[in-house]
Amino acid sequence: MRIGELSRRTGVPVPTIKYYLREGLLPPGELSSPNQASYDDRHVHRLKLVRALVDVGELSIAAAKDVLAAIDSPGLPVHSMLGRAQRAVITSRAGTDDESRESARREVADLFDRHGWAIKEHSTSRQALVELLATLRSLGHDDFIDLLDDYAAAAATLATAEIDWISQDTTSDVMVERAIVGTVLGDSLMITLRRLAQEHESATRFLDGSPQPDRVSGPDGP
Amino acid sequence: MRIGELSRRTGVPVPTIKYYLREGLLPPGELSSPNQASYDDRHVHRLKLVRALVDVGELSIAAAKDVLAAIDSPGLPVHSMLGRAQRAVITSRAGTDDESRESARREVADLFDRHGWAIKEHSTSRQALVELLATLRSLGHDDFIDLLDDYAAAAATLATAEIDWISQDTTSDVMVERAIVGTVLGDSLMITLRRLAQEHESATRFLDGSPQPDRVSGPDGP
DNA sequence: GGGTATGGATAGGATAACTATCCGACAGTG
DNA sequence: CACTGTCGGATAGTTATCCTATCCATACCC
Repeated sequence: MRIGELSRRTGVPVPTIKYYLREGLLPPGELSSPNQASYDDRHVHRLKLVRALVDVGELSIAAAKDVLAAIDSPGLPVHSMLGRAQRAVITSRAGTDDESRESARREVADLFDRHGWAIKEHSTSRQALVELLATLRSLGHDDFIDLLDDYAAAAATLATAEIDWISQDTTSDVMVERAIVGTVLGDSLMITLRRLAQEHESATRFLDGSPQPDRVSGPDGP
Repeated sequence: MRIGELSRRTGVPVPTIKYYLREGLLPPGELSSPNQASYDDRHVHRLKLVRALVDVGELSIAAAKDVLAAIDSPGLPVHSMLGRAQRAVITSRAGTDDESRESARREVADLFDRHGWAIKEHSTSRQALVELLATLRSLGHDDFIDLLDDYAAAAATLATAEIDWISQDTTSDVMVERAIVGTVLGDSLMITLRRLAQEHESATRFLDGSPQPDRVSGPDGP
């Protein structure tokens, strides 16, 4: 198929496909003549994947390119794959002062001890967590940290289930794509469900027993 | 204090503070003369909050402005507050075709039944979830949906804990800020922990038993 | 063989989030 | 009270990201 049909089958405009080709998100089609290329079903799937990562997973084009590059390197072990997918998603930041960060660092270490997590000190996610706790503290919401163990326990359960899922199919290609999809879209899924659960819980808690004033709206009101 | 000290105390550059003032994220200081304003601790806190929402919570300036506006409207009930915080975070999208979306819609309805969630059909998050499942399906990863109940159960637990936390302090102002901080930073927290749990789980699963080839790296390797 | 589509290159546009510059007005120092 | 540095407010410029638009020589299709 040529670029027009690729566009029709995926809903992605032709100029955008060209852009993705330029950026290396999408491998070039097979050239039948110097200026005539043909694409196949793999391109269709890849393009859908790109849109999923970018639209649903909210990756930047550059980050998407990174993870996709991992898909293309054959035989990469799943653990490093996961890592690569993770690094693509993480946007590092640092904004708090050293004092609050120091105590946050200890809290994180304790948390990992309690849950038996062996995470390297320089892990990007670990630093992100430290920064997050320091931020909460500097805002005066240190007690949110009481919920930390609940969050961590939930995260552990999900991680186990997800890695089970990744391991279900032992084909390397499939595992790699699952690792990516699971990491990236799994984030979105978790967030969306958390929001829905909040919506339900807050409705039953704050609305059911005690009806609210007139023009009050719930999570999706005006 | 004047703008320079505000900047020093928060680490935010003066021009950026001016920008936030222009955009209405930060209320103007009190004018002592036509061109001399003074700021106080409330400005310091607000500015920290802005940076937390923008840097850690990854809200856009416009979205941050929205949630902050909610903080400023007095006496807003918590349920609507939560909703407002949520809408600021959600970036709506639509990309899948109608057929896969239709079956996704049913799956979502079933899920909500199983968990006893009463969520309105037009809820933004609900639509986001439908879109997400449809995307997974179109990528050929429908079986990821088997994990849905685990995710939902985890989300429910967390939502309960979080709304308990919000309700701990009955001062309206505090509840409102907690709803926002909990929603926005809670997202980041959950994602970060999920990643850490994955890192741990994948390390114990894929590395411990079977050492990998030489130059292989974990989630934070080169 | 003539209109339409294609591939590849290059340029242009939209938006977001700052950042820089200016200028006239203070403010603190001595 | 002069002087040096900072301030508030306005306006313009910058950078990055993610596309769109336009060209043009070729190729496909009827």
